[in-house]
Amino acid sequence: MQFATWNVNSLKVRLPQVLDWLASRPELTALALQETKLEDHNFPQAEIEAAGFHVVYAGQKTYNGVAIISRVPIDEVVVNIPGFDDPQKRVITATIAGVRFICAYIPNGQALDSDKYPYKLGWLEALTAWLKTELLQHPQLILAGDYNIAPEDRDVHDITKWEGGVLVSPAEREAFGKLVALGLTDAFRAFEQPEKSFTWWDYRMLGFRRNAGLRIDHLLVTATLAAKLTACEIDKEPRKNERPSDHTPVLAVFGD
DNA sequence: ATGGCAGGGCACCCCTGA
Repeated sequence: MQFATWNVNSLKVRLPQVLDWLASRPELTALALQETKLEDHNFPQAEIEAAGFHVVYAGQKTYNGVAIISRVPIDEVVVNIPGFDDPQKRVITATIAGVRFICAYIPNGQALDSDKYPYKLGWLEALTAWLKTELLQHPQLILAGDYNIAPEDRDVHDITKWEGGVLVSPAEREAFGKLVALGLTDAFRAFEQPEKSFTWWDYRMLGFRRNAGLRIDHLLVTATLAAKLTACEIDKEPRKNERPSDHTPVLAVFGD
C-alpha cells in the first residue's frame, strides 16, 4: 500500500506528467493532488479514467482545487471541512483500501500582516477540530497535502531568509504541532533522511539547482498506519521535468 | 537590493503563489 501527495500547480498543464509519474509508480495506491486550478466541468476525468484510474475532485476557477486519483475504488467522499464555511476548494477526503485519505491544500497565508494569515490559522483550527471526530471513526487515516508549513528549521534551506515570514512562523508551527498532538506521525521523519530534504523550490533564482527549498508537503499518519510504515520518500525526479510543478511528490509506503 | 518565475484571467497588466 502506497499513498502520495503532489501539488501540481495547474493540472491542465501537468496532467501528462501526473500520468507519467503514476505509470512509473505501479505500486502506488492513491495520489492526492493540490492546486488543480480547474472548475469541475473542465476536470480531465475521462482521460484519467481512460488510463485505468478512479478519480474524485473539487475545484474552482484559477485558484486552489484538489483531487484524489486511485487504482482501487473510492468511497465515502467528503468535500471541504464539514461545518466550516469556506468557498475555497481546499480539501477532499475519501476512503481508499480501508484508509481515510484526506487531501488538503492548506492556505499559504501570504504575509504575517495579511488578512490571509488569520484565515490560515482559523482554517487550521477548523481542520484540527474536524480531524478529531474523523479519528474516532478511522484508525487508519492519512492527512496528505501541501501544508504551507515548514515544521522545523531543518525543513528550510536558509532559515535566516525565511524567519519572520509565513510558512515558518511560531503560530503556524504550533498549529502543525496540534495536528501531530492528535496522535499523528510525520511519515517522512519516521525514517533517517538526507539533510536538506525539500519538497518545494522557487522557480526563480535557480532554486532547484541550488537546492534552495522548503519541506512543506507532508503525510501525517495515525499510529495504526505508522506501525506499518516501511518507507517515506521525496521523489525529486518530476521536479526535473520540462515545465515542472514547483512542488515534487512525497510518497509513503506501508507493509502488512 | 524585494527583484527574479510560472499559471490563470483577462486584456496587454494584475493577482497569487511560497
